[in-house]
Amino acid sequence: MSLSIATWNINSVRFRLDIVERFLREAAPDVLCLQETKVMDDAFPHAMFEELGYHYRLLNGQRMHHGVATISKLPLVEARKHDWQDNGEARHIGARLPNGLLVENVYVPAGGDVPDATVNPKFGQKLAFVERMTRWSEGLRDDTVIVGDFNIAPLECDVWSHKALLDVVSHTPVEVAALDALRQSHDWVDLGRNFIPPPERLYTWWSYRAADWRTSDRGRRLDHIWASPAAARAATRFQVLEDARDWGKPSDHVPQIVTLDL
DNA sequence: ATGGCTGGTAGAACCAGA
Repeated sequence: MSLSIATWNINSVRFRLDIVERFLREAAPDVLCLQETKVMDDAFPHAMFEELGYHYRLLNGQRMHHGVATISKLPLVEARKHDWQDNGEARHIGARLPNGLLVENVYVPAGGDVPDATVNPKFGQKLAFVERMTRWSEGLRDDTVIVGDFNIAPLECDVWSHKALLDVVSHTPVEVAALDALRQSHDWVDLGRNFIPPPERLYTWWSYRAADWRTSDRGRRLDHIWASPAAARAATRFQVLEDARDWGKPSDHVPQIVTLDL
């Protein structure tokens, strides 16, 4: 059985509902994990998903910011929400598919501007969030795919300039070390880098501020698809849809899709 | 030349993203 799972930081699912529909019609993943939905659960735009056959939807939204949603053609059971900052922010939803696979959808905090927790508490909160995820991940016994906007670009070839970004939140050594500890905690396999190994450039986000994102290409790989070792061995295809950065009024992130033969 | 932009919300000389 072939199963495809996509992840996309959409930066408001209501504002960009037309390009979400385009993506679902063209790529037709079985499961779509969205981050930054920016909508309360009672205002979620269900109709389009329902029309396209995505009858199973798990929401963890909040007012104004953040918010995640997992949307599926297949039933989703055992929904759970973790709040790794313990501050009420909506940054995770997980569920199990009928074949037993867990799908965890995560939106790691951005971490503010200054990479110093003593002057920027958001940076410390980001590191604490990843550390608490690591404790959770150490105890996972299930076969799992974990996807989302991790807001950390770990490798030199995950950013347009390693040297220029060493002091920029998302690529600092302390964040990269925290993400590596998380990866090791469950022997997670970084599927993006399994399919597109270093030193090849691989980005999933380009700033809105560039005059021409494609020409300047100052991207970062902030979004990730990781899998437990057994699930990773079932992965047959991995795609980053860079072209979606130009769709309509685009998100600053682009979708990724993995296909598993289970 | 990492902010030059963006959406949500209020009605901002804002907040947050990254």
